[in-house]
Amino acid sequence: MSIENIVATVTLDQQLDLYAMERSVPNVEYDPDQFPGLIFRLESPKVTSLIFKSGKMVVTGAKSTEELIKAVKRIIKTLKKYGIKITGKPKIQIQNIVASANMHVHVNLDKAAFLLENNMYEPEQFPGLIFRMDDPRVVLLIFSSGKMVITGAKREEEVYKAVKKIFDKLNELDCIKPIEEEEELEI
Amino acid sequence: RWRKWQIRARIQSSIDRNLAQAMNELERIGNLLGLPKSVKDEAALIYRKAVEKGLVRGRSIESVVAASIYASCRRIKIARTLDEIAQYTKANRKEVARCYRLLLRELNVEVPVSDPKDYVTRIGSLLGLSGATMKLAAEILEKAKNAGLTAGKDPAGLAAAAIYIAALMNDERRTQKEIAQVAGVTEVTVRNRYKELIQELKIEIQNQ
DNA sequence: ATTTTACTTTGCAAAGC
DNA sequence: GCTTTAAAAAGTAAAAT
Repeated sequence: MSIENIVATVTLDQQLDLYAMERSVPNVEYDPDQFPGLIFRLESPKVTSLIFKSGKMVVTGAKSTEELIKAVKRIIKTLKKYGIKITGKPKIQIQNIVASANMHVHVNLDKAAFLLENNMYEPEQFPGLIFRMDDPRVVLLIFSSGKMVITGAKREEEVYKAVKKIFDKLNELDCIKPIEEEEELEI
Repeated sequence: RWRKWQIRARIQSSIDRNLAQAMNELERIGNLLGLPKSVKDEAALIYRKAVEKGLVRGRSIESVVAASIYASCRRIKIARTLDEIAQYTKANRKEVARCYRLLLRELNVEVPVSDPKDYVTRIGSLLGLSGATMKLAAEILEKAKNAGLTAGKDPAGLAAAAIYIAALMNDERRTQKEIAQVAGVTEVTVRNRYKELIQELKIEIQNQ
């Protein structure tokens, strides 16, 4: 199981002059007619930040909480380096965690679509079965390969719980079949 | 008391006006698609439920009508793609698809998972193929399903490939291009599904 | 005819139209 | 509702080679 993307909001309790930032900070995109936020891309950790004049920002692309915190520190350090005055410490809130996982089994999506509640399986529109779980409140995209995407979580713990729960549930409903040729891993 | 009656009457007349307009749209699109009365009636029932639950607010009547028609086709197993239905509306496929998903989530409309076999009849008759060939295509699809080859794949593409194979075997050969065209998928998709089917099901085709 | 690039689906925040 | 950002899954599509 691996976390693929974390979306977080950062609150700096101060107003920001985005026009001034566009002039002094290199490699930023700001087109208020297109979108009210200024786009700032950090190379390492590789994240993208949307900065608003209210002093709030959205940081996307981090693959772990540690990476997210490091990225926020570096973004603020970079802004300060180019003369943007920032006071106080940022409040970071994780809003969404996107993860992927592999159950290493084959899933019978037709059967799962019949037996699971709150699911949608429309292969003409998307190859995965969409399952909305109530607890933890997340959405899973389940593929016949046994791989899946988990989204909507606010804590890593919810991701682990959801993966365990869906595996047990699919197992109970007899929608899972082992993959006979567990190939690969050549040297 | 009067207030309550007035509010109810006002809401009812608003629903009636909406329904009247929707039924015209339904009739128009349904006829352009050449749908039987049963499908139009079913779609009308679904649309009525949607209006009564207030699902049409903020959405165009036309796109909800199109979504109702699609849901009805799926229930009655009349193979029609979202694109075919959306082409007669001002809304695009994406908007009709989102309305359709809304109907699935908010109404108690049971729609079975689409079966590639439902596309065989339509594609086969559009190409003027024999019943035997369509039957063979359906058998190929049944084997494919049992072999776990159909999960997540576009049923129209699977049906197109099965028909291509069945037609070859029965000496009624059609090109991948013409099959792809009536199935509403690309030649590449027909080719990919075809390769997978003959390989995994070990189908041998003698006719060149 | 293959490869690359791009779009489909899901979740979420930000400010403004 | 829309706009913008990010990322995965597997399928399909369109454009490039």
